[in-house]
Amino acid sequence: MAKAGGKRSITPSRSPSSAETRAALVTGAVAALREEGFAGASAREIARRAGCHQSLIFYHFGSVAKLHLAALDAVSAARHARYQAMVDESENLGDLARAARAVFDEDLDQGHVTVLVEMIAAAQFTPELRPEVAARIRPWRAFAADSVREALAGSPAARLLPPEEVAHAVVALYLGLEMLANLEGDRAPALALFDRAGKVASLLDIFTRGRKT
Amino acid sequence: MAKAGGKRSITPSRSPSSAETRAALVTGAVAALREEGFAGASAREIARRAGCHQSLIFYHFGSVAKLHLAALDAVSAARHARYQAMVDESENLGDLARAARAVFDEDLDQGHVTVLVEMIAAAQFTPELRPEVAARIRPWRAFAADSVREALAGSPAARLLPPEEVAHAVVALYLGLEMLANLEGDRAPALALFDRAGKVASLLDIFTRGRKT
DNA sequence: GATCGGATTGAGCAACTGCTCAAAGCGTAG
DNA sequence: CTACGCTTTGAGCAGTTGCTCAATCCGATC
Repeated sequence: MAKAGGKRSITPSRSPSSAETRAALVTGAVAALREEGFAGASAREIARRAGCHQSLIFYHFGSVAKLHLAALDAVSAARHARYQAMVDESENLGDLARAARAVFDEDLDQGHVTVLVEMIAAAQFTPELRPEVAARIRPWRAFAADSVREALAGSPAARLLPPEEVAHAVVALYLGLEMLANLEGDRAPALALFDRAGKVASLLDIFTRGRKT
Repeated sequence: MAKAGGKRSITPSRSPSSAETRAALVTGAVAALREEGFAGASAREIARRAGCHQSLIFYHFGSVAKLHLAALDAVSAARHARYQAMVDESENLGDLARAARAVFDEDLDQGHVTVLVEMIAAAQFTPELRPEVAARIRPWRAFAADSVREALAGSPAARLLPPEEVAHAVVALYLGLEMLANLEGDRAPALALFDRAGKVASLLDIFTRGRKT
C-alpha cells in the first residue's frame, strides 16, 4: 500500500509486494483457522487461500506457528475495537448485556472466537506455543476486568463481585458458550443466556440508578 | 475378566485377551488425549501406551476416531459417578459450591476435562465426529440441569434463573475455566471463582433455609 | 543494458499419518 | 495331534506434514 521511498544503500525500500504478501498470508491463516480448525490450517492450506506458494510462509514468518500467532494477533486487534465500542456505548448494565448479545452473534457469524478457541486448545500441548498464546489471551482478561469495574461502579453487586473474578468468568464463559454453540450448531441457548443476563442486569440498574453517568 | 462359556459353533467364546486389549487401548487413548492432546493421540501413540500393535486399534475399533469416542465415553462414565455423588451429598447450595470446587480440582489434576475439551475442539471440524461428540456432551447439560433444578428448588433465585439456562452456563463455564487454567498453568483464578460462588450460594441458602430437606 | 538484492517458485526430504493385508501366533474343539 | 478361528504382528502403501535449498523472477540502481 504505502510506497515509502526509503534509504537506498541498505534495503533500498520494501519490495512492492512484500507487505501485501504478508497480509494475504495472515488473512489466509485466519480463514483457514476459522474454517478448517488448527489441524487444517497447514502451510499448504493457508498458502492456497492466500494464492501464493507455501514457501513464502517460511520466508516471511519463519514457521507456520508464527503465522498462526500473527493470525491470532490480527483477530484480537480486529475484535478489540469492536468490544471497546460496545463498552463505550453502553451506559448501564442493561445496555451492556444487550450489546454483548449482539457482539456474540457477530463473533459466531464471523468465527472470530473459533480462532481463539482453536489456538488455545492447540497451545495446551505445544510447549513453544503455550506462553505465546497465553500472553495474547491475558489482555482480554484485563480488558474484561476494566469493563466490569467500570460497569459495576456504584452497583450494590460490586462488593460481592470483584471485577477480576467476574472478568475471568466472563472470558471463560464466552469461550465455553462458543464451543457449545459450534458443536451443536445451535446458538439459541447461548443467546437465551445473554437475554437472561440482560434481565438481571436491568434489575441491578434499578438499584444503581442515579449513582452513575 | 468374565470368562463366559458361550456358544461353541460360532464365536465359541470371547478369546481371552480380547476384552483386555480393548480396555488397554481405551486407557491408552484417554492417557494420550490427556497428555498429548487430540493431535498427539495418533494410532501409533495410543498403541505404544497400551503396549500393543497399532493394527489392533483398527481390528477392535475399526478406526482411531471410534477409539477416541470410546475414550470419551470412558471418561464420561468415570466422572458421572463422581458428579452424582457430589450432588447427592450436598444438602444446600453452599455445600454444592464447596463440593464443586473440590471436584474441579480433581478434574484438573486428572485431566479429565481436558479430554472433553480436546474432543469438542476437534469435533468442530470433523463432520463425522461432530454429531457423535455432541450426543455425548448433551447428557452433561441434562445432568447439570437436573442438579440445578434440585439445588434451586425453593430458592428465591429460582424464578430468575431457569435450570436449563443455568446448566448451559455452568457447562460452558466449566469448559472455559479448564481451558484458561491449563493455558496459564494456574488454576487459582478458577478456584477463587468457586469460592466466590460458595459465598453467594451461602447467601441464597439463608433465604432458603427451612424450605428444603 | 548490466547488476544487484529481495521476493517467489519448484522440487524434494524425512517424518508422520490412517489404514490395509497377508502371515503368523495360539488357545481350544474335535 | 490336527484343524479351526480369533487375535496379534510386520510390512507396507498413499497421503500429508513442516521445512530446506538451489534456482528463478523482477523491479530498482548504476
